[in-house]
Parts: sequence; structure tokens; C-alpha cells
Amino acid sequence: MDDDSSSSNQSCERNETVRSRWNPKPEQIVILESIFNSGMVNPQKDETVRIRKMLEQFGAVGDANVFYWFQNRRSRSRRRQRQIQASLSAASNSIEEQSARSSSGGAIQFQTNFVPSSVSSSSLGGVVGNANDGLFPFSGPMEIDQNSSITSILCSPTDNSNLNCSSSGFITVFINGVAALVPRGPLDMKAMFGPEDLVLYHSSGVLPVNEYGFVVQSLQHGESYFLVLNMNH
Amino acid sequence: MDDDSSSSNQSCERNETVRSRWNPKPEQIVILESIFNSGMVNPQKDETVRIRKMLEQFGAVGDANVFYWFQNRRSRSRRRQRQIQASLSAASNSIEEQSARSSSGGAIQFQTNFVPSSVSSSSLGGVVGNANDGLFPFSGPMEIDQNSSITSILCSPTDNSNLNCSSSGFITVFINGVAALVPRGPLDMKAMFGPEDLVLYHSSGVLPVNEYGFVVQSLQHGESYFLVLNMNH
DNA sequence: GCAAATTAATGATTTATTCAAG
DNA sequence: CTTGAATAAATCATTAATTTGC
Repeated sequence: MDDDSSSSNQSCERNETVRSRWNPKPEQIVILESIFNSGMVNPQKDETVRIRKMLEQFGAVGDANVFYWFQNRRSRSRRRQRQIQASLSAASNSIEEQSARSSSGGAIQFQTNFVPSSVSSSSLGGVVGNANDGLFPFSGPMEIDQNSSITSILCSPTDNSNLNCSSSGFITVFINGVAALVPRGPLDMKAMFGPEDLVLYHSSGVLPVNEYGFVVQSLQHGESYFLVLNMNH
Repeated sequence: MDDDSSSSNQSCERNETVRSRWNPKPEQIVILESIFNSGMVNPQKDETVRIRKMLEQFGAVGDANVFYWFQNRRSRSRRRQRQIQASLSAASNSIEEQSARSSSGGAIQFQTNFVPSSVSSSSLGGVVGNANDGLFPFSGPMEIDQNSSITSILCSPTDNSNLNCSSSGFITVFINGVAALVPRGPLDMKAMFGPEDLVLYHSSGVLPVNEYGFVVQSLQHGESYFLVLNMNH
């Protein structure tokens, strides 16, 4: 295990007595959850580095912290899933939910583990945008097969290639008759529409949401949806 | 290649003696822009048919019209990009190299820079309502591109591994729950999000845009924004 | 209101398992 | 069969939430 974890640019070294742990800022959590929820549940090392750099905008963080976060996130996601699975023994999960992976396709796996060599830290004044909303969605367990041929592109006006940036993550749907841009992929209902308990209808029926309020399957481009308060109480 | 163009079904809208060209309805334009903007810039024939069916809800249109529309749209998009590129000729851009790689049969399209995500701070209520309703359920299954599932973020792929994105004048904000890198300072809405007429909401209200489509005041690092189509036409 | 005490979350470590190469 | 890499599972430890008594 070559540690590489350049893990820290930290602030509080000097630890004689106390070993403090990283405390992610809300914005960092948002980013991490986003990435996880988008299907990148186990970033490769280079990706981890990129993620760390992005997170650093909002506070000190090391590669190892990112690595651990994803590791824990996966683990706890699985456990929660098992629990739920156990308690209410399965219904019909229709479409998504391919937990079956086992050993058929080529599961690519190489990656270096980070072994922490140094500590990371927290601190840094940081603009906490919002003290808290209290609710952070933790996305559900969506194990996507990750042969991840992930393309990460920066949306800068100078980048361009051919398609402009917008051709990227957003799709347009019609919600209650109004065109709305939503991110492609799992959709966080509360992040999108606020804290109320809402339900999204489609001609095919009610869109299933996981226990964390995510519409697991992406909305479909160009489709119409109806957003209403959940009356099931 | 030339898909369609032969298609019988015709576009001549109202038959007024003269052979007039197709005149897309605003709703049709919204839909077409939406589709293009979501990444399907060159629909295959079957997709074109679906699109045409969808458009027909709002007025007569033929497959050929759709085909030509996309052809023109791609062309003009490229031209516009060249212009932008020329005007702000920046440095960097090893990205262009990457774009060269496509152009084989597959029409692989690119994905994103944005990552779906979750809450941050604001979250204004819902989708902005608007006078002009008239859009409803399209139930056509609209297939988007097949091979994209995962989205990632961050800096350009050519790991210029360093240069934190923000160091080069970029800040990270959350748009529709998605972490996005945007240049600090006045933001060109069209350069950033495409040609659609969009409005950016923040908890503080609608962000004012000047006559050139620039959000004059810089977005705030770490804040959340909500991007919707402007239906005021 | 406040701060000690308690509990719940979650970052960090350690251990076990799996898989593939040799 | 052995070994090393990767990672899942289990565990430890610290921090934040919260409860509680004053």
C-alpha cells in the first residue's frame, strides 16, 4: 500500500494529545453526495485527487479524507440497504436496482489505497452558507456498475469542443406545465423542490423515491411530470 | 447520414397556396432546444420520428423538418462557439484535443461537468409558474443517449493536476442542486448554459441580466441557484 | 438559557474476504 | 497454493446533536 495520500495540507498539526478528525463543510458534503449519487461510488485515485481539489474550495481536506468518505459511504449505504431489505422483505423493485454484479463482466479494479500518513484537518473560517437545514439527504444505495468511463469536463466558457456546456448534465422536463431544467440522473426532491413532502407523478405512475428522498431513476428528457403534495398521512 | 429528408410526411403546414416553410411554434422550439441542449444533438432516425411525434402536439411538422432543424442547429452552434472562442481566445485548452477523438461512427456524446446532487442552502419553492401553460404530458419515451450514466466534475480531464479550478477565476456554485464551476464575475448566460432563454433564481430573487445576457453581479461561491426556462415570450 | 451528560453520526482503523497473477 | 491488491465488514474514536437538571 503505497500511501500516497498527500493527504494533508492541514492546519492543526501539532497534535500531541488530540487527534482531530476532518469535519466536512456542508458544501463539501453536497459535492460528495452529488458525486456518489451520480454513480461514482468508488472513485479511482486520480478522481479522488480531483474531488479533493474541488472540495478544498470550501475547506481543508486531504485525499485520504475523500477516500475514507467514499469507503464509509459505500459501507453504510450497503448496510442500510440490507436492513431495509431485511425488515420489509422486498417488494418489487422494478427497473433499476441491479444489485447483481458478482463476476460476470469485467470488474475493473485497480486503485491504490490511501493509507493515511498524516492528518488532515478542518477549520478554516469558511462561509457556511446555511447553518443547516438539518436535513442532508443521504442518497441511497445505488450501486451502479462502475466501469466508469467517466468523463469529467469542466464547464468553462473556454472549453468548448463542440457542444456547449449545457449539453451536459441537465435535461428539460415539464413540471406542472412549466419547463424546468433538472439534473440528469437521480434527483433529490428536497434539494430541487424544497422541504415539503412531495410526490412526482408521471403518466406511468408515481415516481419511486428511495428512503432519502431521491428519485432514483432519472427523469426523462422532455417528459411531463406533476408535482403534488403527498397526501398519504 | 442523411437520414431523413425523404420522408413523405409533410411539413407544409396550413395549405395556403404558396409553399411556405415550416414555422415552428414556440413550444416546439422549446422542445427542440431542450433536446439539443440535453446532448442529443444528432438524433438518429427513430429518435427523429419520436421527436416529430412529440412536436406534432403543437403543430404540423415532418421528420424532415426535424432533421433540418438539428442540422442547422448544430451548424450554428459550432459557428457561435467559434466566435466565442475567437473573442476570448484563452490559453489552455488541451481539451480540444479530446474533442477530436470522436468522429467515428458512434456519435458518442459528451457528458458533463455537473454533478447531480443534493441540498445546500436555499431551495426556493418550486418551479416558477408562468402564464403560458400549455405543455403537458408527452408520453413518448424519449430516449436519451445510451451510454452515459455517470457524471463527473471538476477540472479538465487532462489532468493539469494542480491549479485548483477556483484559482483561475472559477467559483463553485450549486445550480439546480448540481455543483457547477462558473467563472467569477459577470456571467454570460448563453455561453454558459446555451441559447435558451433562461433565468437564474436565487433565494434573494431573480438575478438581473443585462441586455447582453450577462448576469452582471457575480454568483456567490457556494450558493445555490435555480435555473429555469424563461417562459415570458 | 447554560452546560454537563447522554446519544447519534460519522471519520478513521483494523480485520477479513475476494480475486487474479504467478 | 501463495501472494498482493483492492475493498467490504466490523470496529474504534471523536465530534455534533440532544437531553437533562439547574
